[in-house]
Amino acid sequence: MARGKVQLKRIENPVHRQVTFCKRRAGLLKKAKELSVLCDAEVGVVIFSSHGKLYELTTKGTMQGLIERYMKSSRGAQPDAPIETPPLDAKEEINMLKQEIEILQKGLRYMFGGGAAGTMTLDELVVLEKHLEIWICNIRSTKINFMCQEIQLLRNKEEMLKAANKYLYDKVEENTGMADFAPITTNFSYPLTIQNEIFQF
Amino acid sequence: MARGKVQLKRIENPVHRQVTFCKRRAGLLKKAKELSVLCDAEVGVVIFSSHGKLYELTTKGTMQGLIERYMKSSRGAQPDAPIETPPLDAKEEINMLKQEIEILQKGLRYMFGGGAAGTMTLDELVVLEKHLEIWICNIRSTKINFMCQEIQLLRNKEEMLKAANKYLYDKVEENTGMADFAPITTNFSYPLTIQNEIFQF
DNA sequence: AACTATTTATAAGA
DNA sequence: TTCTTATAAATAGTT
Repeated sequence: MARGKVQLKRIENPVHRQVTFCKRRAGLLKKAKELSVLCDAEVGVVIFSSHGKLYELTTKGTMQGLIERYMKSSRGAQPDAPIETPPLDAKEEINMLKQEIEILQKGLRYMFGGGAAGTMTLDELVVLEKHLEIWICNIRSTKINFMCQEIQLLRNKEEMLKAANKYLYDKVEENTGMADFAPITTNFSYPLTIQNEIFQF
Repeated sequence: MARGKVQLKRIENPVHRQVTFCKRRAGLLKKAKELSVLCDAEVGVVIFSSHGKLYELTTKGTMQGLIERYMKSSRGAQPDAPIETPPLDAKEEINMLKQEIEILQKGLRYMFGGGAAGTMTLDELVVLEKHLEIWICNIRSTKINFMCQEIQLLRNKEEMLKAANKYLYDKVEENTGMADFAPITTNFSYPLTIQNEIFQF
């Protein structure tokens, strides 16, 4: 809004983006406070930076309270939030689930009993094993998602560090004419630990 | 911000206040959108007017999703309320077991929720996965025992049948002098189905 | 972090 | 409500 009109699209330069984020975040929160005071409104703002850091503001009470008020208010206004509506269409499915739960419960006893008691039949064990395999698959999939997020975070950090490095390098070169070191431009490998974690899947 | 500096306090004239509320509300939401686009942030704004009317904005996904993300993100920051203090010596072990059970319970919810809710942390998932792997190992071990018993049983039967066969053969030969068939003496393969079960381990 | 040149938001008036 | 306009605020680019 000054010294040049701004295009309404993601700022690509990460340093630039970070600076703008700080300024505009402060601006937004200030505006929210002003609106609340001037117009006697209750305002809540939640901001997650691109790196996942949380910034928040509530002008009256706590965020928790605001969320509760929001839930009540929006539930009435909106047609219907599909929160917990178990469709009692198929009794069969319910029975199947109950059976599955029974097997899992048996399995829990089995596990915490150290597999000592031979309370489960072979068929039950086969079913339980299938369940657990699916379960592990799901867990690994979720783990992969976590890892991907972590990797994205690290890559963003790398990008920022490179940009900062380049900036500093240019600064030094321009001020001293000396260039007895080079800015980092090559991609580097990610830490072995993370790679290993990935390869465990 | 124009034609007169504004005092940061509640506007008493209700008409004036309402007009300002409309304008500034629009301004705040616009700013929130801009921040999100320019800086690649996730922003949510909730506004309750003084009359209780709700206005909201989320720049990515739904408010519901944002609230969930907020809960997760802020839960880590908030201190947890200490619940119980049983003065026992083996307290640690009990707590560890409780923690394990909690993770398994969470895991059960996770499984039957189709892994939909991201209610588990990475650490918890890792612990749960370990548990399940051990569990599966135990199940497979028990399955192997079942199989071994089955195999032993079949081998015993085979032996008995062979012996019976031999007995009958001798009987026939001795009584009739006829020997137009021979007793079975070679080992035969076990049914493919059982072998497959074994090779699944 | 500060500094401005500009853009943007908006208070008051119509 | 909406438009206009003078002016206050916010902020992009720079130091």
